[in-house]
Amino acid sequence: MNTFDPTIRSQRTLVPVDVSTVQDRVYQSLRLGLLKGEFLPGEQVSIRALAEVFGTSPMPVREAVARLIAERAIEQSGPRTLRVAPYLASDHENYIRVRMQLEGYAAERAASAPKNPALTDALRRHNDSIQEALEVRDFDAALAGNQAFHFELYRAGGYPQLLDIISTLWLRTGPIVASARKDEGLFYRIFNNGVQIHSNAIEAISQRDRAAARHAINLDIRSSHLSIRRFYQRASAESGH
Amino acid sequence: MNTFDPTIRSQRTLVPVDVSTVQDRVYQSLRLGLLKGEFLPGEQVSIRALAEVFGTSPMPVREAVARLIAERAIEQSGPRTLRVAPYLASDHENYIRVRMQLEGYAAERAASAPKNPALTDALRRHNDSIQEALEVRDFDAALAGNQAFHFELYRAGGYPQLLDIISTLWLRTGPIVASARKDEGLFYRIFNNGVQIHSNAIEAISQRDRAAARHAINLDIRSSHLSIRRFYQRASAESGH
DNA sequence: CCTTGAGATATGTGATCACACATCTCACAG
DNA sequence: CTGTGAGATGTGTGATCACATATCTCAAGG
Repeated sequence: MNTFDPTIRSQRTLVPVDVSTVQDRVYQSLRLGLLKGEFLPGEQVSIRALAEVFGTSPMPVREAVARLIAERAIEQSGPRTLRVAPYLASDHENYIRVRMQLEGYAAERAASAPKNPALTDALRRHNDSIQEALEVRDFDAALAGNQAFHFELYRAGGYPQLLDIISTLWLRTGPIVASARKDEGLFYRIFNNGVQIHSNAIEAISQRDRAAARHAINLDIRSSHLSIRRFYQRASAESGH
Repeated sequence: MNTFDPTIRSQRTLVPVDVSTVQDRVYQSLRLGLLKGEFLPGEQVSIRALAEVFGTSPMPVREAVARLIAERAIEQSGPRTLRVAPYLASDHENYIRVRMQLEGYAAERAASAPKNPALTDALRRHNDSIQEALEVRDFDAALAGNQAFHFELYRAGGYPQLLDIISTLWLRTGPIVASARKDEGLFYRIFNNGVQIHSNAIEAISQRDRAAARHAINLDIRSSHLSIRRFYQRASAESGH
């Protein structure tokens, strides 16, 4: 019997093999870790240590880190030292301004597209998941839900290139937002407030109101930014005495 | 005599040594080459070949290329092949839209800043250099002058983070714009038109007219984009028969 | 108890080697 | 003249080693 007989090919369960490289998988893993807040702003990272965690040689990690350096998610803080981008008040404020421009624009685009019930349903689902996560104090899930909501929205309105740029901005501000988990009350208020604002955004999109959509997203970004800035001001004041 | 006597320190001519790494210099060199149009869109690149040109081992080039891949200036077109990002009509159109958002915003910011004669002088100087370069058909110089004009403007209005993002967008569209040199007539018209628009932008900034500044920059971006799109349409039509 | 300095440790950087594999070259058979 | 296939060449990828040096440890001296 010829096992390669094409007439029985439908019986096969062969699936495309994974051709991705090790460095790609390391890169994606680090990226996700940064977005999930598994790294603190300013935290020092070591190529060899990461390689051990991933069970690879340092080589693929070096390449992945080189990419993250280009995206300003990791920076060289000294001659031979790497760290996650730290929180710097003025820098972060600037990133927030750029995010408002780009994400507001993406929201506008999503709102001006033809009505899409599947989109608004998905957005509502993501928003509900944030709410539910907050109630059981599952902050990881709340963070993930928030990210899913925003990216669903931007994917709808934006072209891939816009989404791509926004995602690198999230990569830079991700560890900073995630670090607010250290103050559970603050974190709860930020995202509880966000849920309300997201509802407004969904409403604006379902009504194809571009200005309202942009306004809602910008409010979401700015208000969480202000809370986080206060958080860091208080943190630095406490460590100052 | 104590050579470290601080009272004679002013006699020293010591200067900070260059602590940059090889991979940094390779990265900057490749970046500049891409912006100057020394690579064609879609052109295949080889790590080993570049290493030979730079006179280094392949190692630093690998890291530099990894960064450029993260910036989408270089892409992996196959299992073991790298190339400069090629021209794709729809992708390029999307980048142009994002550029209009960001660079228009930066122009607005520059126009709303306090009057700055040094800035308008510098802009005028850059614009004149484009004009002069066009007259002697020095297209490299025209390209450099155009880049200097835009970046001077964005540096004035934008914060470093905004400039940074814009520069990565130029990195992606750079080889495409530069490739228009192959049609000298087209290239001349694009930049001659640009000089006029730049004058309008300078006027808008000196009058602190935000809307006019944004409009001028957006017109500059869009009109050169349309010309380049026609150029590629014609090129693909010619190669098609 | 505090300061200092030498040794140990850990770091990124660069070079070199091994490997799997895609592509190209070119002689040979049809 | 055309198509084919084997060998040669070149590719990115990953691992390993060597090196200079920043940082940390901890004991000796003040």
